[in-house]
Amino acid sequence: MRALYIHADSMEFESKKRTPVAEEIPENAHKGRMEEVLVVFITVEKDDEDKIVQIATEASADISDAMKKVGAERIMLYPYAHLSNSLAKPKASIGALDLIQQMIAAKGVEVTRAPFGWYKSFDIKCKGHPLSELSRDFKGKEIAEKPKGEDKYFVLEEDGREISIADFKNGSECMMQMIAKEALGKEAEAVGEPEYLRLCKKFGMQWESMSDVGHMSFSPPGALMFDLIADYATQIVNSSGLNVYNVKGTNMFSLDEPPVKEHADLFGDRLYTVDTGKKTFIMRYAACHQQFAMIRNWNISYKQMPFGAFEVADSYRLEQSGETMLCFRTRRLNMPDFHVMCRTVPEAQDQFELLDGKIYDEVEAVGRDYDMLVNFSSMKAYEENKDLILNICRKHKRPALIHIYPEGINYYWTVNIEYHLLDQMKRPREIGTVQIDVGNAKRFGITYSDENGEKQYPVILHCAVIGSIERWMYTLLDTAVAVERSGKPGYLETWITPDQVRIMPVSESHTADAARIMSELCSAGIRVSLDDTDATVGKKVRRSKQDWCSYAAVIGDEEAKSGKMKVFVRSENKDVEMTVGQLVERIKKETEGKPFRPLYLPAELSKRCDF
RNA sequence: GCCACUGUGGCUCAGAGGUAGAGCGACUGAUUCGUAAUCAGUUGGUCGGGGGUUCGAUUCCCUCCAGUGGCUCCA
Repeated sequence: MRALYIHADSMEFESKKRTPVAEEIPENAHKGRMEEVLVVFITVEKDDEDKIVQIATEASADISDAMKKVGAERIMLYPYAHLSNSLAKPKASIGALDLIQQMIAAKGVEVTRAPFGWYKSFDIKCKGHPLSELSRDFKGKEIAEKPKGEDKYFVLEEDGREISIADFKNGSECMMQMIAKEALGKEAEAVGEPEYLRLCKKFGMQWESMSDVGHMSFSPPGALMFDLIADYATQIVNSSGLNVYNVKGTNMFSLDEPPVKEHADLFGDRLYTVDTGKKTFIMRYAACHQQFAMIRNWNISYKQMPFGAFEVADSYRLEQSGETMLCFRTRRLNMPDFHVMCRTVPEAQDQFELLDGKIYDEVEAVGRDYDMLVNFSSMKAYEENKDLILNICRKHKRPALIHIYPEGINYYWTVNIEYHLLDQMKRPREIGTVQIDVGNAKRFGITYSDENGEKQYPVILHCAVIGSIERWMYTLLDTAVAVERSGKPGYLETWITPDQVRIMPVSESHTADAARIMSELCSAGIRVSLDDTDATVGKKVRRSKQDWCSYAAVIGDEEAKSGKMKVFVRSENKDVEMTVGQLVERIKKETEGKPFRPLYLPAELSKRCDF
């Protein structure tokens, strides 16, 4: 519902002519006049229809509040269709207006309402002080659906025992924190400003202040790292052994499409919408819509299954403003979203286990570890998938925290695992996830032909092996913070470090040598930067360390003569003597199998803007 | 969205009811240098936005915005 408040010396109206939606009113209600009045122009919108009471409550409270604030003495509600292009049905609108009037009157405030659905003339004298004109947009808090039962939490041990939360002791720190937070609702201890934010700044990842809350922008080093992670995410999936269909989609889908609308209703109230005036679109919150919209038109045989579809999808979730967290919770995120079409539930369970393995492989490869929060949409789903989860627990030699949702709510998934790591603030953070979806194939009309030529709905796995690009960045930065805390200089793996090698000529006379070495490294597919500023060697070294270059070498007479360089190796925090060839070999070896992209900014530091 | 704290040049921060201060950066000049800051000069700020109190507000009050933490939430 939209509203425009005007604090007026006087307001006078007269209804002239009926519109098709005019309400019947007594003769004496056609004219009205008030003085020292807060006039409230109101448009009730389509979205308000199913939450009239909440909207009216919210609006009447705000209107009364505004009246007090500006010092008005009475209120006039004035139906006004022109504040929105998505109008509620007349009946609903009149209902809302009447309700607001009653609620305000109940507070002992003088309030009138102009007739609805009439062409009216009016004469208003606005006071013109700063608060005399205000606009409002009331959304109406959704009334939370009363769960029919309780959330159940317990720990499932590898041997199949179910341990109550109270009796579970000696779990990993991550597990205990997860239990405290998820199951017991304990408040986390306050921490100061997290250290990874310093690294975000260093590599040029920040909130974009000219956009909405929760949108990030990436300066060249950050943009490079971002793209490398996206490349990597693509690579993981495409080397999973499954047949993968890489696709690209759009990010908005029409609510006029029943599957989109249905899926959106299940997702809840965090939808970002775009209104073009003609249609309302939801911004996708994952790659599901696009991939399902595409796959429903595919002719699929059981012989081609299972197979996966993949996209690094820009996704949108309207998180509350206070919930956003740089690189972790954003309103725009980039999800390497993988869906696997399976013939049957058992096949889906097999694939589920394989993906679970991938998820653990990746986190272990960066030296970190997950604990599992396993959600089930019902007790039945738990019973059907308990063996699957037990296998997974045994494989990882750890228990899992089980969460069973209240019965009777329609979820499209039956089981999902959230993989949490414990970050440097001692908070469990969900990174990877995998889930079994038994609802969307039917909803979107995705089918395959089975052995008998009959159409069947596939079971769909949803999986984000490394979470989102942003969250994986978070994981890498958090890991670097852990290294710093151990007393060593923080570093990133070479493949993702923006400046893999920094060459620092001692003076201008060494420019030619530096250029030769640079081109040798460049042609080997290594990112090299050159500190060609006229700073002193000390200054250049300092800068290379601040930039977290994986390798940094000073080039002077000695190097030119001997052909050997003393290279500072950041990950070891010491100088190592080597030739250019040995440096190339070393870097090639440690970046083997990882994506590569060239520098996103000039190699010469003298040409780099300060950003 | 709620509660608390914070918001001063590009960056890090100091300051105080009387019209802003340092270091770094940038720019200019000198220096051509051997492993975490070469020297000198110059530039640069509506003290987050709006309103109020006051002779006077960046400083006090209100409000809005943004950031951080916690809560709620996170299909």
